[in-house]
Amino acid sequence: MYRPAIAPIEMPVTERIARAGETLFLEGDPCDYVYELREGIARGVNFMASGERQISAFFFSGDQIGLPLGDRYRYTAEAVTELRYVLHSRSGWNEAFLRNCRDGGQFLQSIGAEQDPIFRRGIVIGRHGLLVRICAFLMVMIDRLPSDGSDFIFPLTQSDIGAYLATTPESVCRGFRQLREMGAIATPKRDRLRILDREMIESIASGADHWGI
Amino acid sequence: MYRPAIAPIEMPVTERIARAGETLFLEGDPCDYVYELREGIARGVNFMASGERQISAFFFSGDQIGLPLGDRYRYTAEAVTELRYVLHSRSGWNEAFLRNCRDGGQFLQSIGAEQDPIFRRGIVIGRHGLLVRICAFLMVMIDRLPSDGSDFIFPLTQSDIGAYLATTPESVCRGFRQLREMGAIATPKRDRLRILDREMIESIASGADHWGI
DNA sequence: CGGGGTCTTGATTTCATTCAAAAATGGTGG
DNA sequence: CCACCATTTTTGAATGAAATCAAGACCCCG
Repeated sequence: MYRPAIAPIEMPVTERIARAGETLFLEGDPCDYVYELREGIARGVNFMASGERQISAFFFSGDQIGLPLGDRYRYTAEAVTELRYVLHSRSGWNEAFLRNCRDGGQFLQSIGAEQDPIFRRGIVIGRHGLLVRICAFLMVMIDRLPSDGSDFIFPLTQSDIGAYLATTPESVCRGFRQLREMGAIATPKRDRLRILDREMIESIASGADHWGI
Repeated sequence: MYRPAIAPIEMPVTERIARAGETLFLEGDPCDYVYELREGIARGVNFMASGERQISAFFFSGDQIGLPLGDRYRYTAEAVTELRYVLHSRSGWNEAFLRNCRDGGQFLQSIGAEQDPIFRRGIVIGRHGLLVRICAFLMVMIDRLPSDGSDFIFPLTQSDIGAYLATTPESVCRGFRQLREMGAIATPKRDRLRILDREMIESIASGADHWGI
């Protein structure tokens, strides 16, 4: 489990805002800037030649995305919710990274923090069975989602969840319904998620055939 | 597209050998060593609690795997074929990395080289349709596979391919048969692969409905 | 109070999985 | 070189799960 941005980068920066749906950067563009998310949720999107759309990761407050591991961005980044973020120029980020390297031993963690959700999504969609995938997805999300008292703030459309899970919105809907009927979750509002039985979700995600006991 | 190990790390090292099937390191173990592959193919494996097995990436000669982006390995690494490799201690690797950072601007590429195949696998298995996934897989592999004149050396079992593609060995077999019947590939021996019609494979991988034209 | 997008639901179809068994392959030792 | 073994590949038939197609309900926005 990776924690976001263990080593915050100190620079003179101005905070920016992106509206829901806005694009931060495009897959294939040169990595000129690193985006440090301060508030909100972003998605990494990849478009196939056929028009299929995949979401390769969701990113949260504290994450740094668009790190120059290659010279081009590997995904398009879009705001899911309104987003507060700051830009770091590639050269500025490199310098800060180097400074940071010399000081602590933790200097690679911020890279792991971007790569980890991508890795985990690969594992999630490699699982067999719709419910398993949905529950594995929930387990990945709920320790990053902001919470509103008893509920998580869950502003993802079922289309986005489908694009993340490599399934259809209809199937996502049916999966959520089943979890609701099993008493595992509740969705009091469209953008709220309440976890009623975390153990059941974990158990399903772990692939157990019989839930309970 | 990432090239492996743009910045080879110079250190006093002794080359080691792993036999096919041997384990290099285990998921969850502390990242004490970086493994630099000199020859052969390795696989990154993840086991689910239920016993499912996923292959999250294949790695090739020139790749550095097990980089300390976190403090634990995220996958188990196993030799697919006999493997020549060298070990770098974490601290030694860190030092070399830092030295390397100061010199060139390319210093993050070796990290990208490990992350990229993982990322690409996520995209591949997010595609819809067996043939599409198989062809996307082939496109990812064939620019890393060693070649033997006209054929690629392709020592992967269909079980491994299935574990990579999140499908079954039987389905992999049927997919390959179909590609053979379409004249896209040939498999003269168990561990050889000949690409007869690369464009057809690309076209299928791109998601085109009608192949040809 | 519309109206567009999202969510929900049902009926049907399609595709991959499963199960089972035979054939092929590669390796081993006699 | 050949017989034998273990493993992998191949194939078929039946099953099952999710996609698709098509409508209707709901929600939030202006």
